[in-house]
Amino acid sequence: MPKQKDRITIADVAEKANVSAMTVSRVLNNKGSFSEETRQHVLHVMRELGYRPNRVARSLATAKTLKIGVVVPSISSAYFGEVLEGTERVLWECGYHMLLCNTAVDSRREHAVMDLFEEDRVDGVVVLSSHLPGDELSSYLKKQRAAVVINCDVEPGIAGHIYTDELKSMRMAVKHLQQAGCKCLGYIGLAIETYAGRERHDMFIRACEEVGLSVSSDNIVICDRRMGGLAARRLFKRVPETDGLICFNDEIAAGALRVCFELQRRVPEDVAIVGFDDIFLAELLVPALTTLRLKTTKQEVGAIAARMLLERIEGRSTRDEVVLEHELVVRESAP
Amino acid sequence: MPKQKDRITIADVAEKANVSAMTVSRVLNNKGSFSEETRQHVLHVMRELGYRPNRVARSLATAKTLKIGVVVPSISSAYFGEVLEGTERVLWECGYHMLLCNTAVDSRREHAVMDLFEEDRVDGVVVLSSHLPGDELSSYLKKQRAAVVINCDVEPGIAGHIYTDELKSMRMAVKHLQQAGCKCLGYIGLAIETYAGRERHDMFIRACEEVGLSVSSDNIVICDRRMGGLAARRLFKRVPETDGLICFNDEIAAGALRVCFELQRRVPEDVAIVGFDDIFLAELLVPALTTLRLKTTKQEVGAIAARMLLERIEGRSTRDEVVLEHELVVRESAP
DNA sequence: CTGTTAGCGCTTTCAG
DNA sequence: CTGAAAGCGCTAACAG
Repeated sequence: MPKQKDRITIADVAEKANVSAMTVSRVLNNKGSFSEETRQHVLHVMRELGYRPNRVARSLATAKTLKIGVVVPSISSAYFGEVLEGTERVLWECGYHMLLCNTAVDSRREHAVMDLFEEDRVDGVVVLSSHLPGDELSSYLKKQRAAVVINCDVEPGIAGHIYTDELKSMRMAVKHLQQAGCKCLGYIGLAIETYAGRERHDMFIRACEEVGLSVSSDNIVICDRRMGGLAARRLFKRVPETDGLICFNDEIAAGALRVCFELQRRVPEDVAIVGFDDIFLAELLVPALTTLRLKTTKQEVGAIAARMLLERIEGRSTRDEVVLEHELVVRESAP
Repeated sequence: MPKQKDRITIADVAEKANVSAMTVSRVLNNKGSFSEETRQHVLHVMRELGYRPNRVARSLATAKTLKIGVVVPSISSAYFGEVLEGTERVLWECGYHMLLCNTAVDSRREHAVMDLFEEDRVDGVVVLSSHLPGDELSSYLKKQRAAVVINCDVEPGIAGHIYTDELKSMRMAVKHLQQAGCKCLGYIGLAIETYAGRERHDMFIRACEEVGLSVSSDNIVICDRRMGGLAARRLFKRVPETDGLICFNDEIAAGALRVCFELQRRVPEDVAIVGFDDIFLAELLVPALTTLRLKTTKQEVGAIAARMLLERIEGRSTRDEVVLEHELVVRESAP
């Protein structure tokens, strides 16, 4: 391995500027006191030498890394991608960097990531839609200086907690479809190891029962994130009379929409479809997708998570919990 | 700020295990020699104490951080999201972590990111679709131990270089539309500060001229990444006879598709549309989108970048350049 | 096979 | 306002 490119150190700057390392450090951090004259001089020498402080050394000395670990099941999901952008922006503005790990929906990988974040001495972690059971996730979070989770099961009090009220959302979807005249609803879900996966599944059943629509396991099919189309086919085969479909997210809904087109089931006349998330492409589909959208933008959700985390790191945490609500965006697929 | 959670150090383990710190270090890294007996004992004590090595300290001592800086214009883009997943996976498998920064298409931010990566002493950087001029980007990359860029302008020899042959791709698109009977082509592009943005723009003009289709600035419109629909409207207003449309990417194409629906221009009968990237949703659109897809999957592109970078870090770089080719995926929007 | 010494580059603390 | 000394937790290099 090639030698690390030799970099200028504080000592180099100190020598050339004829001051002590401490003076350089003080100027660098604008902390402590020094004359304006030395300040100018030191800054000048720094620029001249092209000095870049070594954050690794600083981290070791201060026990702060200014790094935040972020775990996500899938970077390429339209939903997570937006949330991550919001998180990254706020962290950046506050001088923090994001160490991003993709679990690829693999809980062993998630275990390993949580361990590594400990070794990296990150100042805090943000976890999106964990696939770990609540107690296991919690035991990792306890070891961190600060943590915020979005749509995860965790023991109370150990992390900032942002989550969606899935019962309320699902009721909106089910009632909307019922009012549109649907008699037989179907649900296409994702793996149920996550909070949202489990909640949407369970709340679909509950919401249907509440309004007197009969459901059984026949009306429900679980699929991988890009297999919405196949799942819809299976569902229509099993329950041909399905006339309303709720999908875990808009990607799955898009697959279902396409399959309806292929099977010549008209949307919304024969089947009405509702998705979740209102991803960018949802309104561009034909028919445009009716969907449950968070009242807070996805980017803002990520930003809130970042702010909560930074508050917790600095010990001035105000809120411990933020409940997110969906609103129904009525478009052509389920008017 | 709350005190750093007190963590076990190698010294603690050494003391409890009645050996020197070096012995613990050797066992930890499985490097150097030690008896099986001490190994067992040390490992046992480590587990007992819940010891986690401090990577910050290790980085300072070894001058290796096992961190890679990755810069991307927009995490939430369907294309970049997939590439990033590939990069992250390979880095992870090789023991590296990804420090991810989103420039939000802001070149000042990109400057700042490149500076910060230097201070973080990352072992290498991957840059996706930089918005910086070639010479500026190059001067940053020179300071890094290793670098790989995807679709960026850089001076030769200073970074691994992965890029697409845009002339070839654009020729395929233009010829395909011409053969389908289109007489008046339009192009909807993205900001031209990036390699692909500029190339697709220029090569569209060139490819049209080659096959004898007349183009002028009227046939071309530039827009923001989520404004494809608006751009299409403007184009149709300006050049109503447009009967073939090439879009910088599939998100833009989806917007154009939707606008055609709203304007009652039939696709492909009245207007044929071709996109780029073959994002997951492209084939789910109605009509399904004809698009230029990389022969290498997006995830694999990211993985190749990661592998190239690791090779360069370890000084055994084989390839300096990888040229990516598109293939035309013919679907309903331009059969 | 194991221990000792001396840093890595910075900051904290205490003196002046 | 400035400097000297010590140490963050680990490992390279040398001894034994």
